[in-house]
Amino acid sequence: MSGMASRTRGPERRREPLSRERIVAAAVELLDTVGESGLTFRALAERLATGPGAIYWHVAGRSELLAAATDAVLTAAAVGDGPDATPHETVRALALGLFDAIDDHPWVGTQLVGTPSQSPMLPVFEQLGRQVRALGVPRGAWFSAVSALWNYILGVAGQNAANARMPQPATADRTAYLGSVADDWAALDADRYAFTRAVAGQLREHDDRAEFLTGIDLILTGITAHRWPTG
Amino acid sequence: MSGMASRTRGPERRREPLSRERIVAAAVELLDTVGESGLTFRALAERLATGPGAIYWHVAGRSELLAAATDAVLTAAAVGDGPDATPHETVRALALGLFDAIDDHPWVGTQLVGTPSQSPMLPVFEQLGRQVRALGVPRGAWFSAVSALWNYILGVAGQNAANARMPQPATADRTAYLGSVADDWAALDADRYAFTRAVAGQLREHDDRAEFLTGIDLILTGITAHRWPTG
DNA sequence: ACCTGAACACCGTTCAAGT
DNA sequence: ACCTGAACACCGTTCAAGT
Repeated sequence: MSGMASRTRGPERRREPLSRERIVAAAVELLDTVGESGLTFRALAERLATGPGAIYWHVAGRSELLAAATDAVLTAAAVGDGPDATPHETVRALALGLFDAIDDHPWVGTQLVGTPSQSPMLPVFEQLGRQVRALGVPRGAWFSAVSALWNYILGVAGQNAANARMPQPATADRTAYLGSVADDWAALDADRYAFTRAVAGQLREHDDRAEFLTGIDLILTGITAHRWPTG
Repeated sequence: MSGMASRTRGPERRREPLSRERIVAAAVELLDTVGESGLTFRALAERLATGPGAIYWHVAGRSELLAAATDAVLTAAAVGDGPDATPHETVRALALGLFDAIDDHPWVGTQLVGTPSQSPMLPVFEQLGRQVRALGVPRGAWFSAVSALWNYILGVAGQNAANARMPQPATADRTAYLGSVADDWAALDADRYAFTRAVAGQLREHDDRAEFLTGIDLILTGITAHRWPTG
């Protein structure tokens, strides 16, 4: 009873011992609130009520910390594939799970495009691949087909991360921001930028998430319709 | 006469005056040789035989410098569209031009995915868009269709940049590196990673450039085959 | 107008010293 | 074993002072 009480004593100042878990959690919080450039060993140390050196006992350095934070977010966002779902539906669910995770934690996008050995992404790659296989793509084209989905997803991730890195005042009101870019487009030279001008309205009204899904559908259509070399 | 002589005295130590152009050229050289983290105002100043402060007279700061360097490379790589080319061929040429530019200057990839207001990329966007239009995509779907191509291209750019950022010793021999990753894949759990294992051989033998083009073809196939909502 | 280079306010990382 | 925090070797950027 007193044991339980001491374990749940509430928001006391008594510091819990440092641990990799606590450090990573604090890092994620910092990344979410102040962005990638705000993740500083000094800021992190302050938040954990310790010195910067202490962190190095549990984590090798800044890049390992970023990787661990990414891993934590992606693990939490892991998608289970419904048993009765079509390959198409499963790919959509998978891609949407990633999209939403990156929407909540834009720095993950930067991390994903910046990490070539995508260890935390390997399960995603596997799942995407299985759906490609289920779509009837010839074996010799499996790698190409997943790569297309893969690169598209990472491309969107990177763009989202870039948007989130922009100065806050400019992007605080997303629709206002899109509107101003659309205005810029609409003001371009009528001959040299005829297409961009014509599409300014669609930029203004587009929904990132829906657009992302349309791209997925498009690539899936391409994967099934493409005349793959028999292999 | 003495004036001319003094202007063309040859490779003397006499320093040319600083200029935005010279600074950007030196920055590109530095980025190509020592990578993005090697672009330092001190290193740049040394190369230009001046102090770090001098650079700020011509350039607002580091990020403007990176943008200017990217702009310089992309302008040099600008592709003219052949007059008799099909939309499909033009998209391929455009995408390939970008791919090769990023292959030569991987830091450009980082820069492109990191810059949302893609001013130096606007002409590329316009060209891609015109081809989409020429493919007969309904007007209401123009934006979605270019976006898919766009995000795919930027995704590949980001991946290439990430690969180039990896520690040199590991990636000096590209085929050896791919081989080792393929070995890792082949050693994965047979049940949970059946697809990834099956595709390890294709990873080992794949050609980045060809793979990239396959993805472009795939998306173009999707764009033409997709059942766009009429609009 | 343009350049110089010391100085400022930061970083990530290390390490002797503590407990 | 784990933590502390000063110190080191860097950064980008500023700015008084020079020419």
